[in-house]
Amino acid sequence: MNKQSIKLSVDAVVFGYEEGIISVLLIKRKYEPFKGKWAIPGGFVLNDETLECAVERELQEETGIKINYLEQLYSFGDPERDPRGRIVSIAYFGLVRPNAFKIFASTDASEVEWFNIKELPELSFDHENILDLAIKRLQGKITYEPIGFELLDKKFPFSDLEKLYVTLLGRDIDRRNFRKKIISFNVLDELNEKVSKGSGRPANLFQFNKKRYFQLKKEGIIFEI
Amino acid sequence: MNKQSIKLSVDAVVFGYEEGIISVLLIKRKYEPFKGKWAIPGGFVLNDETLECAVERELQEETGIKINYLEQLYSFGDPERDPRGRIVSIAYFGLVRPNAFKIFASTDASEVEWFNIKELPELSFDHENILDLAIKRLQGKITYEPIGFELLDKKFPFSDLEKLYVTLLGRDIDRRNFRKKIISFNVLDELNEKVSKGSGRPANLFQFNKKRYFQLKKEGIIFEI
DNA sequence: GCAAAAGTGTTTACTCTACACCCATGA
DNA sequence: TCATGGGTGTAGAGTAAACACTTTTGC
Repeated sequence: MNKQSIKLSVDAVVFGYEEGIISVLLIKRKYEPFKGKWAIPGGFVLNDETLECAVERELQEETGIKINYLEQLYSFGDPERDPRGRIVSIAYFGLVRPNAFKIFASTDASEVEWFNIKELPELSFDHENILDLAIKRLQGKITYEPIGFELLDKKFPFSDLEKLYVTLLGRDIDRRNFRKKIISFNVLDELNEKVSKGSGRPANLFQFNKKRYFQLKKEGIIFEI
Repeated sequence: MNKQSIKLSVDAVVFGYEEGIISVLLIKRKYEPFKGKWAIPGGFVLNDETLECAVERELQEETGIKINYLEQLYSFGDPERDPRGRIVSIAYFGLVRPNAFKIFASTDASEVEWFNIKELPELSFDHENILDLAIKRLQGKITYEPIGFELLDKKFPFSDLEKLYVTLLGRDIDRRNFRKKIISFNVLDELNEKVSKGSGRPANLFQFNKKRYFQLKKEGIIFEI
């Protein structure tokens, strides 16, 4: 019917957060094109795997990371986006918890590194566009879906959550109002555990109750910062 | 490097609105698989065209329609979604104005028809999922972006806009509050033209000022119903 | 006992909601 | 003059924003 010679790849923008810094996972390309340049991890989709499997496989192969949250971001199909020919890429958007920060390089990557999203290197292909879009999505989405918790440890002090939002939204937050609002959504369980950060009063730990969130969402309750 | 045999297609969910009814454009398939069944218009992407061009070309070929608003919806890549083999489809979401309702069938389509989204026929492939997602997107998006105007005539009475929102949101709206809110966004120009709908007081016509909207959006003003 | 971070309520401004009558036209 | 849809304001409720002191711990 037609002689299509388009290839399909997936790319994954993976974000991590720690100590007031949002980082993105990049690899240094081992082969041409853009050999030695930084890029978003990704690769070709195999004939029999789902797109999500392809993303997870490529991330595993290139960086060894285990992803905590994954969603489709956007598909990039400009005919000129890849010098090797027509390669359409379906980009994904992933989040990992701080303890998943251990990474290693292999297959197509000579190095893997976390980059502060405010100090990014030059990127290969159209990956700068992809990353820009992913950052916008992250910033937008944390205001109307509780995905911020996927960037924190399972048990976290309230101040960590607050600092994450301050970092992502780029503006100050009133501690009392923020706490009131989050608590009012009724999706956090307060634990009987405390954690001390060196100095100051130890903080109570909280845990995001995903089951309760989905229950409330079904009932029409809306999460909005 | 790899022997990928994935094909890439685009599909377009096109919505139209008239008289309190949201319709979607479907084609009846002329060939196997699913010959004689209804489907969302779409087809394979050519090697050298952008994805948007592919969508517009397929819509032109199959239905003759001119689209007014187009955005990417989601990419569907389940290996089993098409009995012909591995076909990944990038779905788009389009809106047309009422006067674009004239359609004709050709190429892959034996018939083209507008279906009320509340009275849909059985669909081919995974098109029911695609359509469901598109409907959710439409319903969600009109509450935070002014895309509803793309479904109305360029000049429209306020009551048309209100009826559109009532239809899409599936709940009643207070006429005074709705008008106040929309007016307060300052993206409508009130024209010195009136239109009469047979009986009753003639309504003033309004026009969406897209340029002003983008200006205000840049300044951080948020459209939200 | 002091430095550092955690925790907590109240008042005020603003936004959203509910609600009913008059207006302009065609038949 | 009546039927039909268009156009308009205000009061009360609810939500969001501003704001400062006390508590608990480590050193």
